[in-house]
Amino acid sequence: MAKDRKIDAVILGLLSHEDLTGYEIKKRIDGAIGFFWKGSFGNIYPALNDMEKQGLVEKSGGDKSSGREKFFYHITKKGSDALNDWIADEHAVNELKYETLLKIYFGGAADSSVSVRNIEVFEEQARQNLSILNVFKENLEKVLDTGDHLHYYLTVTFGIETYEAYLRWCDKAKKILSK
Amino acid sequence: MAKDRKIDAVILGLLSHEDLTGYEIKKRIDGAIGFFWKGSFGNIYPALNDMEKQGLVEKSGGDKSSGREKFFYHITKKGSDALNDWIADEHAVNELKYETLLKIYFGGAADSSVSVRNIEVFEEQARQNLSILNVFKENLEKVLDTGDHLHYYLTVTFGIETYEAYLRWCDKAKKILSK
DNA sequence: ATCAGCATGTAAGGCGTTACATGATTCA
DNA sequence: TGAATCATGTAACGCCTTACATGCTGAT
Repeated sequence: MAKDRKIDAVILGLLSHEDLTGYEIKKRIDGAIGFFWKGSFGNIYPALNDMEKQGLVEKSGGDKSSGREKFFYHITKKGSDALNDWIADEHAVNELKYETLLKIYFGGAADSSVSVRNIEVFEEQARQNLSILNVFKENLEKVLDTGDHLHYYLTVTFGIETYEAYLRWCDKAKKILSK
Repeated sequence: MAKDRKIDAVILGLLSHEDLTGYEIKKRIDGAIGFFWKGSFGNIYPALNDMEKQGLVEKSGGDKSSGREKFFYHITKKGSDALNDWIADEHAVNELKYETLLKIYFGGAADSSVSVRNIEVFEEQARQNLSILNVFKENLEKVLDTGDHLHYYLTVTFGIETYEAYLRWCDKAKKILSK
């Protein structure tokens, strides 16, 4: 795996369950992982290429049976080992970059209605994300005992817990600013 | 301001209160802003240079009175306008990238004690950040009525609310994994 | 003497986003 | 016919991190 390119670990993690195409990997990332990690085609395809050269994944012969030719990737023993090493490594980079908080922090220069508006936009996003995560949660609760669903469930509950905290803060912050 | 370089806005925001050197700007960012934004010298100095060329800030003659020569930056009318435009722009990029959640998500492959350990490391960080923020909060509560302290206070309470949510989640998640 | 803190800046390298290029199939 | 979805990939550009280079002052 490239030193700082965490997309490698994401791909390996997804491939540890099933063979996937680059396109499908993108879809998976946009799903339940989406609220704490992002990926793009310009990111994923080069990573798959590099990792194939390193022997972490194997590329299938092209499947032309429908639509454009597609290639499935399969994780190797070496890839699986690299994935496990990464999971077991305690060091993790957790980064929060919230432009909204920056706008609030420097919002003293403007009218407080501007900050209230910024909070409202943030609140609306949190509300939407929360409702998506609640659907995930309900579906996962039905199958918690099988496969890795328990782990997926934990990340979903993390999201729910934090978005609910955001909404509580939005409420309070708006009240304080409106005084 | 450069299109996607948000450090420009941070610098402008800080300079809107007082003239600062690049070194001091770094210090300010590492302080109360640190938990939702980062900056580095390799980031800040080039930004100051660009912004001077654009007329958003002015560079003072070097002050050699103590230690190495230093340069204070002052925000211009144009810089102040750019800052206000940015604050009033509803569009904001809020990005969360948590490698810990990635490790939890893919943790099904490993023993659950590995996930528990990952959570413990995360928990310890949250606890530390929370205690720092609580100190900020106490200090800010004494001066809430003056200057922009109210806005600083709001970002601090955001941090406290979310780190408390993290800790609650850590507790629950560890219990679920230990079953 | 030496280490920490103050202070400015550059350079290399890595990573990611966005847009672009290409092309097939399905459905309205 | 045109739009949407499936599908792969490249290229340009921008931004950030890290390491490096330099040098003063004050405390131990």
